[in-house]
Amino acid sequence: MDIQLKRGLLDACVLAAIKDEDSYGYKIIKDMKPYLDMSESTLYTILKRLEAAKMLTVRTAEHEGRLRKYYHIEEPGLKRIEEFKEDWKEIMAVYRFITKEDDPNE
Amino acid sequence: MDIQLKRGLLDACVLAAIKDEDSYGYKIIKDMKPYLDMSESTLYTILKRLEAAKMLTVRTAEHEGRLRKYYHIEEPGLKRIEEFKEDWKEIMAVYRFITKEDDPNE
DNA sequence: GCGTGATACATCGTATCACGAGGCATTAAA
DNA sequence: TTTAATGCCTCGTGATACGATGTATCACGC
Repeated sequence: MDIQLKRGLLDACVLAAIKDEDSYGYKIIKDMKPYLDMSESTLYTILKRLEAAKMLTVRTAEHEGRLRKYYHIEEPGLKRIEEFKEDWKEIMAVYRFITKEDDPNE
Repeated sequence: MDIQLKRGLLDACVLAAIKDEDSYGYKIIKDMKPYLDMSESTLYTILKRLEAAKMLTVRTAEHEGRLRKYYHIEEPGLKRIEEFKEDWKEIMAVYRFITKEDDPNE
């Protein structure tokens, strides 16, 4: 799959993965795997970025002797997902331009 | 609009713009404008890249005293558009993961 | 004749960012 | 005791979109 095509989905995808329930890095990757293959280094980079942007908060917890960092989505993160949905309308318009397919709804 | 989201569309979009008829830089930008705002520097970078990848060929012509470089799509370019369409199926699966929308077809 | 905007091309430097390669530690299975 | 799974992290590199900037022609208004 074209890397460039994935780029725009990554942030929103990570946020979606923790939207309904707090999760941690290792699990997020496994949950996304069927849809999107993301390397660990990429995920942790993104998690740092989203934290810096206040879109999520982190809580460290011990689980069976191993460290886990649980990520919790915050208001700006939810807003980010909504913005993604808005942007998607424009993306679909571009998609139609590329594929020359007509949209009966517009 | 999120820049990252646009990235994967750029190459395919430029190829689509010259698919039916040879075109030149300035016109390509104007044609895409309603769908996608691309800066000139970005376009010329992309055209160079696509040329290097043999996806298109260039022909220089003079038009009313001004230079014009017409771009013509080649077989690999057409193939690239088809690959884009294939990739899009995966992209839509990711989109559904993000928006939690169910697809009745799968 | 002179400025301005449209037409048309190009280059360079910068910032962003995904990812591979590596590293560290624990637990369980082989 | 080696391997795989779990769980985290950093660093360097390459790709790349874009703003800034530059060059040149033509048409138009003043």
